[in-house]
Amino acid sequence: MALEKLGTEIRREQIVEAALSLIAAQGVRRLSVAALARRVGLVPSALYRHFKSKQEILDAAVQLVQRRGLDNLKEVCASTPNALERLKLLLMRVIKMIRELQAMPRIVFSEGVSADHPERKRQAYVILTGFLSAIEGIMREGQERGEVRTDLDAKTLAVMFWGMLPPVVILWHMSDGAFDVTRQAERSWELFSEAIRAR
Amino acid sequence: MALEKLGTEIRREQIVEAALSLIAAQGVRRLSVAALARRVGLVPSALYRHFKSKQEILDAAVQLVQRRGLDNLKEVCASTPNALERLKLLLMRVIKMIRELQAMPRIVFSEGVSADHPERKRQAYVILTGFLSAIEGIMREGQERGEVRTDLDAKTLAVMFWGMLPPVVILWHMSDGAFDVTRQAERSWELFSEAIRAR
Amino acid sequence: MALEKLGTEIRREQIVEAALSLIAAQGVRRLSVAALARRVGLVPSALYRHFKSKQEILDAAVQLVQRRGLDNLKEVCASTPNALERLKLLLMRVIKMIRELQAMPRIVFSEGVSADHPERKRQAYVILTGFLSAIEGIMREGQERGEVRTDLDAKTLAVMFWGMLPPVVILWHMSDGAFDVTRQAERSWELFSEAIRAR
Amino acid sequence: MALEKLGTEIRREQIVEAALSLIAAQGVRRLSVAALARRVGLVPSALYRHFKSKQEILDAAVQLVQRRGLDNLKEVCASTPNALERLKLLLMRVIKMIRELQAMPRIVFSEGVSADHPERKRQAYVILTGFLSAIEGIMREGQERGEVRTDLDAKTLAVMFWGMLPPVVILWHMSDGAFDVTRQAERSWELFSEAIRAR
DNA sequence: TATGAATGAGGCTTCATTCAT
DNA sequence: GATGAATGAAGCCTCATTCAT
Repeated sequence: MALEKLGTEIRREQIVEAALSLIAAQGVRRLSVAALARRVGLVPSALYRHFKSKQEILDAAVQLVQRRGLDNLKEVCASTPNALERLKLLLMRVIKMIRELQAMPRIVFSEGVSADHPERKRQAYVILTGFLSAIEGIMREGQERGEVRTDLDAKTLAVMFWGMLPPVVILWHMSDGAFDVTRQAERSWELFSEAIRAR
Repeated sequence: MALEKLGTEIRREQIVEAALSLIAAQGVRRLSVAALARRVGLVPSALYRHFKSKQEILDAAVQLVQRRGLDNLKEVCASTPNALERLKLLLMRVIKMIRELQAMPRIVFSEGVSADHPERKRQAYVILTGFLSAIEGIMREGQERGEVRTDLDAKTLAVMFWGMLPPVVILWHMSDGAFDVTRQAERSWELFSEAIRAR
Repeated sequence: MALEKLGTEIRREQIVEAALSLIAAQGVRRLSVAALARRVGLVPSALYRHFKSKQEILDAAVQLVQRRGLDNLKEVCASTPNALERLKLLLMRVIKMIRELQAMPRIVFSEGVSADHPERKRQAYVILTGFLSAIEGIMREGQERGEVRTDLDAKTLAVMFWGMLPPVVILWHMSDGAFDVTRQAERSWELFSEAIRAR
Repeated sequence: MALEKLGTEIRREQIVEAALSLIAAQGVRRLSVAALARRVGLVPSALYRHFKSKQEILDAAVQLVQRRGLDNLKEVCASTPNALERLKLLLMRVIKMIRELQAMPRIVFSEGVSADHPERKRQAYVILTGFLSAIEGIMREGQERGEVRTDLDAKTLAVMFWGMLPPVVILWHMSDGAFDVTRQAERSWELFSEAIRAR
């Protein structure tokens, strides 16, 4: 019994991983139940033993990305107390996670996740605001430590920091590697960090 | 039922407008020929009198957005010679055009447009780089006039300016208006303009 | 594109000719009203001024072939009184008319002509039996003149003579010229004429 | 509605049989996926579990007819060594198989099968020449045994024998049974066999 | 747990035909 | 007599999902 249940747990992970991988590679539209099943070595109908619907798989995928993102954040916070260093580290990690993160906008902008059920859209928004809150926390600490300007409120700064991520992801997506994303991110960071650093 | 018969030029415009509107509202995937036809008050097959295929409609939509974007840019450039003023104006116009612009990322991230034919992906990239070139021009002029810092190259500055747009669009999309996009854009602009202004 | 308005009689002929030509070249299925209209330099809807429907055009085409066939027959009969010579001449003419005749089986075997309306099928059958009757007449005369065996009835002989045509047409159609149809027809004729010649 | 679930092998056969039957009855053009599905008691999309496309079904149908034809030939050859007896048997079997054989010319003349892809036309030609070769073999054996005239080459004789089939099929098709096909075939055979028999 | 057949909704497209101009 | 827009029926196919085994 316990073994069976574990089996399901493992399958769920397998499936969600496969989903993220397929989405990153080919987009949500190409993520057919059939393709997904093929990827995990099952038959389409078998997926329905582990998930109620395709939508549920997408939800799980979104949550996985969220979890990874938060883990990432915690690790970064643990590695240094300095706000600017934390933020830079975070930004650079995005470059590495970009494949996975790419699934994120694709899901968000993809219909079938967001369009029909306002519920799902709200959920994505919740995730975003959660992320923003975390950044806001870092900003606030940075302000308290005197590392960050205090004439701009932490919330706004958080949004502006986050705002560096979408362009990076989009450029990476569109350019197929032709654009030097790392370099661009570093330049952006220079400008941004210089602008928010306390004087 | 019986609707007026309109010239094909008018119909084409109507259809493309409707397509953009539907994409902005529900995404590319939901843009079915049926929905599109319903929107313009025709029967699905009637669209094929004016376009050879659905893909051709999407192409036309992309081109329309591109054209609008460039027109916008020209108008802005015509209204003032000052680089920072031009850029601010441009940014603020985006807020107004947001409905239409929203169709843009959806098209870009949609696999129906880009995934199958790498050709289309490349096309979108060409459009983006065209836009970036224009901004770069503004930046360079600004540097020559002494309005913009010269220790950062115009190209990088252009990308950074463009980088303010995606977050704005995404926030607007995700928050359903809960987020005060205008205010956020203004704050972003303050920070950005301050950072790039020549001292 | 300044289109002359032509009398309906001329137009009807034009259209039917075009139909036969298109059918011979590409088959009935490809004979769309649009293609037909293009061929005669009109717009599809214009055809409906001259014919009530596509079906009517096909009917007219069938009748035209019939008429041509009968004309052919008359000419052949006029050229010589000898039965065997008449038949040989007729057979050889088929080789020349093959393009046009090819439209015949295509129409007969094509659905939309025969399948739905038993009426049309019957009509084709009437044409065939008309042709057979004519041949039967030739045979009978030949028998009376002592040129043809009399131990086989004229009707059967007629059918057998006609039976040489379909293979010729089919081979021509299928082989795209690889098969030496003329040679084959001559051999067939030798065997057949020898077999029916009075001794 | 809920019909039994059958193994895919059985279904494939069922479907192909149904296809042949529908083609014989109404022609290729009328062979819609919907009609086919209805005939086998399934929903249209269900067919796509067993065949990749409609074209694949047609291909299978062609192959089935071919296989049946060859089986027929083998059986006939096994039943007697005498060339003329073999040929007569073969001819008479055609009368029985006529329903199925009727699908054959319809497929051959149908543009849906042959016109678009010259490949298919060629394939049909290959089948025909294969059949002709087999007949040629019988003729040659007959000549060696002294049963068949040797002043006509086997190849030509084969084509002439095959040439008796199309008229039979056509007459049966057109006359809806009004024509006594069996009798006609017998007469044709008498004449033909008499003409080729060695003296 | 996994399979494989079957379903039903929906998607794009073609085409003969009608109708106002 | 001719045009061009619009229609409606029909056609092929995809896909998420269900269900019996």
